[in-house]
Parts: sequence; C-alpha cells; structure tokens
Amino acid sequence: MNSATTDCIRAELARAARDLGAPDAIDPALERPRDPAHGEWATNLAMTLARPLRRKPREIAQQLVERLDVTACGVAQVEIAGPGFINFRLDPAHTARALATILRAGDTYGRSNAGAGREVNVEFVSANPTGPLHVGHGRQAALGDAIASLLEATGWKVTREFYYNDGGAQITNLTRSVIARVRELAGEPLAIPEGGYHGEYIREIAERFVTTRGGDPRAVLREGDLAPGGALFEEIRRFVVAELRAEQDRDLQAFGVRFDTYFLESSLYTDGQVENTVRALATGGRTYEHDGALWLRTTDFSDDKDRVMRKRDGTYTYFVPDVAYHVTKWDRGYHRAINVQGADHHSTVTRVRAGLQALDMDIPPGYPEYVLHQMVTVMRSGEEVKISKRAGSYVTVRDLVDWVGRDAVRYFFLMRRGDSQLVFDVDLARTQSEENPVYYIQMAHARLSGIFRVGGIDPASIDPDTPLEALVEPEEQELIKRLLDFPALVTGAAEALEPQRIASYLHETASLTHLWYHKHHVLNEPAPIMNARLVLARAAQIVLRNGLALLGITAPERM
RNA sequence: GCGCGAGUAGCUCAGUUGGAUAGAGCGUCGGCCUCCGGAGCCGAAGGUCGUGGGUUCGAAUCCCGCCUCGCGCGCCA
Repeated sequence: MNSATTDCIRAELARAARDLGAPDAIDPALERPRDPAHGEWATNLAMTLARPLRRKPREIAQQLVERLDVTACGVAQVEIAGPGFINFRLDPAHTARALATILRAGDTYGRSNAGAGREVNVEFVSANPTGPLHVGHGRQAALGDAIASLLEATGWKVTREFYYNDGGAQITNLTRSVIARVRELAGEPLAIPEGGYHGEYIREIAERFVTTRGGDPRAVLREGDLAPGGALFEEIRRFVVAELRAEQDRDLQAFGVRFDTYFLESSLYTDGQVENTVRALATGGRTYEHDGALWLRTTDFSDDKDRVMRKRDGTYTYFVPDVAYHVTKWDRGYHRAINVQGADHHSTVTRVRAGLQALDMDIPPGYPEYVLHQMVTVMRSGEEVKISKRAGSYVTVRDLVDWVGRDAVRYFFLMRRGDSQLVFDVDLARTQSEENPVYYIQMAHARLSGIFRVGGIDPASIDPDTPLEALVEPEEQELIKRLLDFPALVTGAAEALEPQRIASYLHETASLTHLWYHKHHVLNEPAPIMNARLVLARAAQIVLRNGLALLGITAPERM
C-alpha cells in the first residue's frame, strides 16, 4: 500500500470525525473494496460511529464527507455507498507516481522494521537422524524457511535452528538395525530387531561401514562387543548418526535450506541441562513420586493429566529434554521462539509450555509459539504414492525434488495454509504450462525480463522519476495498485506466520501481469508511453522477484 | 470418550483478522496467434460457505450445539 496516501486519508477522517463529536480514540480503518467499482479505498468509519453518536450511518457519512478535504492526499472523488461506506477514488496519475518508490527500494521493496532488530529463533525440520527426510519434513522445511524469511523482511534478527534428537532408544534401534544388515552381509539370515528400521538406506550404511573396516563383514563382526554400550556398538552408532546427518544435510542443500545452528539433544545431558531442569522443577515443588516414577504437575498449567518425567527405569521421558532445550533457547536470548512441527506433535505444545511455566522463570505462557502443519498426501498418476525405493515406507524430500525440482516443491508446500491437509500432485508440479502455478508466476517474471532483453535495455538503468501520466489503461491501474499492496501484504503474512498469503498474492499479481502484457505493448510505442511502461514492467519484475525470494523460489529471466 | 485441526464450485483450494453481488486454478464448453515468449489471453456454465441456533447495522469469518473427516490421547519420540 502507498502508506503516504492512506495515512493522509486516515488523518483527515479522524479530524472530521472529531468535528462531529466522535470519541478521541478513533482509528479509522481503510481497506481495499472487493469490487474495484467501489474505488481504491473504503472506510466503514460511519458505521462504527453509528452507535456512539446514536445516528444513522449514512447520515454520519454525509456529514463526514462534507468536512473532508482529501484532494491533497491524491483523492479525486469521494462517495457514500451501501449502508454507509465512504469510498475514495484516487487520481490515476497520483497512483502511478507511487511506482517510483518501488524502483528506488529495489530489492528492499516490501521490507519493513516491525521487528526492530529483536531476536527470534525459528526451529524447523528437527528430524531424528534415523533416516532420510520425508515429505512432512519437506513441508516443514519450506514453511520454516519461508516464515524465517518473512520475519527477516519485517526487521527481525532470525536464527534458523535444527534440533537433533541424537540420543535415546531410537538411535539404539537404528544401530541394531545396521548391525543386523552387517550380519546379513556376512551370510547370516536377515533379522531386523523389533522397532528397527527396514529401509534400503540401512543396508547401504552397513555396506559403507564394512568398507571402511576392510570390506570383510565376517571380520568386522569379530572386531568387538556388539551389545549396546560395547565398543564396536558405539563406534557403529557414531558412524550411523554421522552418515544420516550428512545425508539429511545433502537433502536440505538440494532443497536450498540453510540452518544457522544445529542443536544436539545429547549436549543437554553432557552439559547437565537436563539434570538442572529436573532439580529446578523438584525444588519448586512441582513434582511428586508415584509408582516409582517422578511426575510433573502439568495439570497446574492446563494439561488434562500430569506427566511422567523420570520413568521407573531412571531414564527421562522425551519432554524433559524438550523443556531443558527450550530453557536454553530462552537463556540464549531468544525471547521469541517459533517451532514448526507436524500436527501429530501437537500434544507436546501443552507439555513443553507447562514445563516452562512450572520453572517460574517469567517465561510468557505462550512461549514458544507453534506453527503446526497437517499431513501431506503425495499423488502421482492419479493414485497415492506411499513407497520410496530408498526409504521403504515413505516418500522422501529428495524424491520430490528429483521428480519436480526445488522451486515447484517449495511452491506446492507453501501455496496452502499449514493447517489444512495437503495433496501434493506430482504430475501437476511437473507440467511446464499455465496449469502449474509456479511456472505461471515464474513465466510472468521471465516475460518482463524479456522486454528488457529484446529492447536491449538495462533494467537497473530505468529512471524512477520518469513521467508516468501515460499509465491510464485499466489493466495498468489494476497492476499498479496490486504492486503497491505488497509491503502491507508482507507485514500481514509475517504477523500471521502465513506464507501462503504471499503465494496467493504472487499468483494474482502474475495474472495481472500476463493480462497487461498481453493487451498492451511496451517496446516501439511513442516515447512517453514506452518509458512509462518500462517503469511499470520494472516495478512488477521487482515485486515478483522479491515475493518469490521470500518463498525461497528463483525468479528466472528466461525459461 | 477427550483434545487439536479441517469441512467453501465436479476436483484442489484462496478468502488480507466482521464488510458491499463469494474468489482463483484445474476440469467442461466456446472464442483469440502479421505485434516485447500462445509456456499466454478472453468469455460461459458451475455455490443453501457441513448443519441448527446465537451475537449486530452486517457473519464463510466471532460464540454454542450437532454431523463428517484427519491427527493425537504411552513410564514411545
């Protein structure tokens, strides 16, 4: 939005309302009418004043309009409509002139500073190192990265964090599974342990381990103690975790996601954080012994039942290190933290927050914030895909990237709200035509680039102060207004943590761009028209590119 | 049974925090290529916003009941 225009109109509205005897604290809201025939901006101020002033909305609207002086704001016409809306129609030339702000801002157009440099930690993916990343992790990667980018664009200092559950029973099962594969290589029958992992990648890791030890599986098995805690077992454990972490890193790299910090669960034990947390909770009187286990009174903090912290066997349940982990986030200076997780983890939300509250550390009750996403179904050739060759029982991120490319995977994960279930149509994501929304948007950008390429014009050389009065066509005015909405849209999407708003916006903007491009020519028009349209083309190119960048998608100059 | 989420066009889904006649894409039907990329554009048909109440100038949006679907309800993570 062109904030200069809206601020100007709102100030005038406030002044006029006070003249009528309205309460001091009024803050007139301006919004874009759904129907363009109702003008560029509208306000419902008269309706909201109807009650305090005890008069009819239309009557109030009439008196407001009589007192308004908004010509200096660029308003050409004011009218009252419907139940009492006041509609503002802007002067087209005034609107067009705002394009200069887009060109001047360039890559920074759309950025703002609501975060004021405050720190926020965005944790996402956080997959256990027990296998390749699956489609759910892919949705998290796309969502988390885009949310982080949105926060950066609105002035937050963002840390992207990955939490590794590298301790616990899962890793022991994983190690046992690899040992079972080593035995298989040595000629023994395959016996994958209960709770073990069946994917092809386990066999590949076993092969690589054997290779590093000389290549003879029988010799490897004789090397040492294969029971958990034994020397060889621990060596294999370290090898497996390192292999899978490296593989996940490669997958994330293929997806274009980079993390600033990797936090290892095991460090919470070695640093004593888990012990400290348990002690603090016990000292604070929030725990009790029952049935040989240690319980936390999470019911004091709106949980529906108390939870076990320390099991009868002396080990901790998963949420204890989770609480300790979030204490470190708070202590590391992140007084805002956002966790992106699958909705199947939603039961942890109450527990982690309850644990933090129980510590009486003055952590806000809503800390950390959660963005939960629903499940993903992958469709291919009209049927659901459930099997990946590598992972066995699930489709991996790498599979998707290999099938349709990084940009399409990202867009498809981001075009829907996180809390609705997502059907990932592989065939649609593969098509390179209008049917495919990501190509449609990228194509709009490429076409604009094509104008400059064919015209032999350096887009960076376009002068923002070019006269723009020639941009009077309806398609041009629509596109301009849309482009000017971008900063407000970014702000809203960042506040709501909803990247899909950017995706929808980009699709609509691309549509307006295609329409304009199709209907109006740029090159070889009379100079005033061509120059003005070059500014518009440049502005649209900037907005499309900046929007795509927020989603982690490239803006190709040609396709 | 309890908790969380969802239910909008044949299909997949938007809907900018309560606004005016409910919006896209796909699919269907019908049009548009001497011109910067037709990888595009235009038009048509298609709706009881799951359902019944409530709140108010005004509800897809907020509140309550009910129905359907998904996820979770472990001393697993």
